[in-house]
Amino acid sequence: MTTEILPKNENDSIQKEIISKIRDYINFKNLEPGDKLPSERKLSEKFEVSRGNVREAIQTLESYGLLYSKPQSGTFIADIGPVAMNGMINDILRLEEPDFKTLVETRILLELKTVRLAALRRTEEDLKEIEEALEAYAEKVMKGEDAVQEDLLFHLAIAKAAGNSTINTFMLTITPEIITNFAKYHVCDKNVAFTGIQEHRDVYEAIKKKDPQLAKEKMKIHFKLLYQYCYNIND
Amino acid sequence: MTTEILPKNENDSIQKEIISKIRDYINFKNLEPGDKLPSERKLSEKFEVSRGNVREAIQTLESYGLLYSKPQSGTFIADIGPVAMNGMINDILRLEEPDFKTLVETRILLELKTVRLAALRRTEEDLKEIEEALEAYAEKVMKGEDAVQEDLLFHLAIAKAAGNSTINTFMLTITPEIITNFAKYHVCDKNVAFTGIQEHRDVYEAIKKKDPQLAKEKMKIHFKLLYQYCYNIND
DNA sequence: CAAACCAATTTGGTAAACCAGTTTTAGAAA
DNA sequence: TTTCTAAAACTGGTTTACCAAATTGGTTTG
Repeated sequence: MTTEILPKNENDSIQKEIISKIRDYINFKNLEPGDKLPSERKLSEKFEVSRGNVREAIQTLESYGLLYSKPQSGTFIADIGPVAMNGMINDILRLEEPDFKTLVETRILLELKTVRLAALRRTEEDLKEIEEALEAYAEKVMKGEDAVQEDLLFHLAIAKAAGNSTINTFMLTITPEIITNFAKYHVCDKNVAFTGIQEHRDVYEAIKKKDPQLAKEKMKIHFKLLYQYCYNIND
Repeated sequence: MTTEILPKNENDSIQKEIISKIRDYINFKNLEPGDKLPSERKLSEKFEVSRGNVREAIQTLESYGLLYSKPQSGTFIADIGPVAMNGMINDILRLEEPDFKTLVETRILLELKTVRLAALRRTEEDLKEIEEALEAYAEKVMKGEDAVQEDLLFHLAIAKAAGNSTINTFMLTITPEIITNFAKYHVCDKNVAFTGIQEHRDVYEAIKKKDPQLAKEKMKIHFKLLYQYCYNIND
């Protein structure tokens, strides 16, 4: 068992090990789309791991669309040729844990998009929900209380109004990590919050006016502080 | 049991049911960060579902950073206040299955970003891998064979060179869905591939020259066909 | 009276057993 | 030899039983 890079936990490590062994097996046997993989039981004894571990690895590859399982039948190679199969598995194996800088970089990218789309596509109901989130945020700040949660919900409301379920999913994925790191690095100080109210209002007004360009500009201003953490953003 | 929107499968449905019940429980008991949730066994009998289903729901909420489990101890509320907890769970529950249009819209957004970052940050090794992917693609096309896989790997190589692990993860997430839908809607015809070679070369040259603006322009041209599926892209 | 210790219970995690379809196979009939 | 059928073996999915760590409450001890 090769221990190349120390992973965050043991479980993640052995799953990657299994995935790479599955890749090797697919290559060795020249499995093509539609071909059947050995049963979970056989793989587990061949790799000398528990069946649960094998199932976990298969489900991961299934989530990337590389395999598919038919109940009471078997696990099969998806409709992806060997070249792409190898390339994608290798990419999956070398995926790094997202760090704070790339999280922020990605969040800014996504939000500058969602705010434009929200300005273009928002319904009256969307607008109302954004306004409610804005007021809840402002109220909290005026009381001098911490308003990180309300801040977050304002941005999520905009993402929802953008009407892009894929981006929405991504926003939800990175949000908790962002919060954790914000707290760790003390990005959001109390004094920032007051200026934040007006910035939020500006964004809201631009969405209300259905002006995508203005909305994007105002969001950029709102993200000015974050830019410090994130070089090479000048779109 | 309320059946609001028909889900894609039964399993997904009951998991959402359980998640909403967990949300209700957290609200009813006013659980705050650090508070302990009842054990999986108690929740399973309270909700009248199997313990496996409860575990699945908890793991989903764990993946969004809303709960965390300590072995042989219990499951706890993460460091997120009740307002954000409710907002995020509600967002999670109403997440729609990504459709083709939002997938393409998101892919274009991500790739226009990665190609810029790749032009700025690429190492010599990155460049070499991109070139290899390009040549493999061109070779396949010249032989008149299907080159969807090689096309995909070229784009993934660029994403890798962008050096943003978060975006990279997202690219890997949507790629299989894109492929599936491409095949379904016959987006990539054979005749497109020949013009694709030069377009790929242009993108590659721009990355080689470390010209982010040019790289983005060339990628835009390459995505011209995709634009048809995706209105409101004019960034 | 407080602190330290110990056993019993509770916990999330995991491996084993079980289930309901599917696939293969062996055998009998034509 | 071929074809059809029934049963046995196999499969992924699910439930159940078990495990070891950690918490808890009571007891003992300094």
